[in-house]
Formats: sequence, C-alpha cells, structure tokens
Amino acid sequence: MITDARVLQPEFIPSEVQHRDAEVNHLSSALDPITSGQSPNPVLLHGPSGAGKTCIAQFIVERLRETTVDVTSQYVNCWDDHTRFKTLYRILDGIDETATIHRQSTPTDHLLERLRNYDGPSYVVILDEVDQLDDKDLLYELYRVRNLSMILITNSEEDLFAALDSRLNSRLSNCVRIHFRSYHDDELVSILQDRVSWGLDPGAIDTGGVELIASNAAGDARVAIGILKRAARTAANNNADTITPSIIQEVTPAAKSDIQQQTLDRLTPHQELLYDIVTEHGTIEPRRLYDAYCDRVDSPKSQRMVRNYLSKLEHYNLIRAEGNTKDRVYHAVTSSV
DNA sequence: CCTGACAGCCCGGGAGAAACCA
DNA sequence: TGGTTTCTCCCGGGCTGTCAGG
Repeated sequence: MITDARVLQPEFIPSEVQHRDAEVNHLSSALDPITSGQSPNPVLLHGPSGAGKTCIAQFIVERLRETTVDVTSQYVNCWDDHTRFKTLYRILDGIDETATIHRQSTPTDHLLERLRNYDGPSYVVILDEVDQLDDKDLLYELYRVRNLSMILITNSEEDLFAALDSRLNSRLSNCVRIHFRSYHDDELVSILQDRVSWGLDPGAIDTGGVELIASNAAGDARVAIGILKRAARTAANNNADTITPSIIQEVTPAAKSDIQQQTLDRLTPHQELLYDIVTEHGTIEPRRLYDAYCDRVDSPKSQRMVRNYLSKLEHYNLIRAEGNTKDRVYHAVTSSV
C-alpha cells in the first residue's frame, strides 16, 4: 500500500509545487535582490492554515540556494522557539555561530551582537508562526541586521500588526505581503494525486476517493494529506489493497483532530487542564474557571499565572476570550482549525 | 472584577575559578 | 605539577505580587 511514507508527512517539501504560481513568482521576485548581492525587504506570507505558506517559503528558499552561489538559510518555528534567546540561537545556528554559545552563560545581547557582526553571504531566515514571538522588538533588530532577509509567516496579519508597536508597523507596513487563500477542491485533488503517485501503490485509490478526501479537507492541504495518510495506514492494516470511501469517511474526524491534538501536545498539564475545563463548560467566567482549576489540581498556580496560560491558549486559538473587564467570559472554540 | 504591564524572585544548570589531592 | 572535584557566578525562563486602568 504505502511505498514512500515520507511524501505523506506534513513537512515534506515537493520538488515541484502546484497551483501557487502567482505566489511563487511573487515571492521569488521579492527575493530577487539576493541574486545580485543585495538585501530585499522582508516578505510577509499570510493566510489560513494548510494553504501552503510554509511549504512555498521553504521551496523557494531551496530553489534560491540551488541557483545562487552565496546564500544560506534557516527555518525557525517561532512556536517552538518563542523566546528572544531561542529565536536568536536558532538563527545563529544556521550560520554555525553557536559553537561557543551556552544557554546559561551567554547573555542574549551577546547573541544579537554576534548576528550584527555577521558578514557572510546573504542569509534568508524564515520565521514561521511569527505571531507567537514573545518579543516582537526582535523583528526590528533583525530588520537592521545587514545581509539578513526575513520571510515572515502568520495566519492572521491583523493579529500580527496589532501586536507591533508603531515603529515596527511603519517598517513592516511597506514590506511585500503575499496572501495565500485556501485551496479549491480541484487543486487539492491534484496535490493529493501527486502524493498518491509518489507514495502509494498504483491503484491504491481511485479518482472518486481522492475527490472525497479533498472535499472533506475543506481547502486545507495539511488536513487532506493527513486524511490520505491515515486512510492508507488503515487500509494497510486491514490488508485491503484499495482505499475505499468508507475508510476515508471513517478516518476523517481522526485526521482532523490529529492537527488539533498536535497543538494540545504542546501544552503543559496545567494549560491542558484549563483548556479541558473551558471545553467542558463551553462558556465560563474567570472566577469559576479558576475555582474549577484549583479543585482539580494538587498544587495550583497563582491566578496571575493562570491568566498567562489563558492568554496563551487564546493566542493559540484553542479558546476564545470575550468582553473586557467585568464581563469577561471564556468560550470553547468549537469548529476546529 | 478582571486585565495587561512591570519588576523582581527563584530554580536549574553551564562555565570558569578555586580548592583539593596525589 | 597536573588532574579532579567543588564552588561561585551568571544566565534564561517560569513564576508571582503589585498596580494602574477600564
């Protein structure tokens, strides 16, 4: 059934991409100054999840590296590396400057200093989920580093710009912005067909099956590939040689919750409990939420910390906060992703 | 009442100095 | 002397209390 599992992984970067010609051209022309040794303005990719932002960014940078002699690059996921220190560390890691950096004894200022002293070839840094960055001022400092170009990726450009101060706003307001819309069903179909031909036995799934997956995925390529992967695994486990519509329907909910689960896996137990409580109640006000939380945990964190957690959950789109002060309530986020 | 901003505390842990030992 | 262990310092990051503001 599965001949190459790699192509069913979410992080797989194909050697050719489909249905994003305009975005690809736009992005590569924005980065074009690099080929003549100049520094391009930052580029902002925004749009819903599963629309190909990360994939296209990495694809373009990879292509740039193949055609241009002097380019280095680094991918940073700001969700994983959300502190100033970790982001800078990751960026320095891309230019092999980390050998003498140690978390406990190298001040963050020193990291930035290192980066400023960098005088190697053009350096392209992809900052994925950039809205998760704790300290947005870092963007301003990175903006001013010579030879460093940034590709910023975010789901919501409004949220990102709302979190920036005026200084950064004016710097980044004239950067190149490229919007990625959700895929149409027929586009997902051909994306899926590529993956099928690269990674599955011939005849493992027919056109109708691929169309069904595309329609279930509702424009999200990550979901679509997730459904395909689960369906192929299920079929293989059942010793079936084809992926039937009933298998697809059966695994679709699980594939969708996989993605939600990946988010939940990144939470600490305390954060997850808060998420559970909000989800169970549907709607809950802060006081009751904190009481419920204290009831269910041995050594509860302070109210202050719980507020930190809640704003984090809200930022991750796992819960929704409504109303300002007195009438604040927290809502569960119903329709996932 | 609840929030976000801010300052400061404590903890774990690496580095380098200091102390120790053979 | 040279190798090993211990100590001290310093860092980032998690956490908390406070406070002004709505």
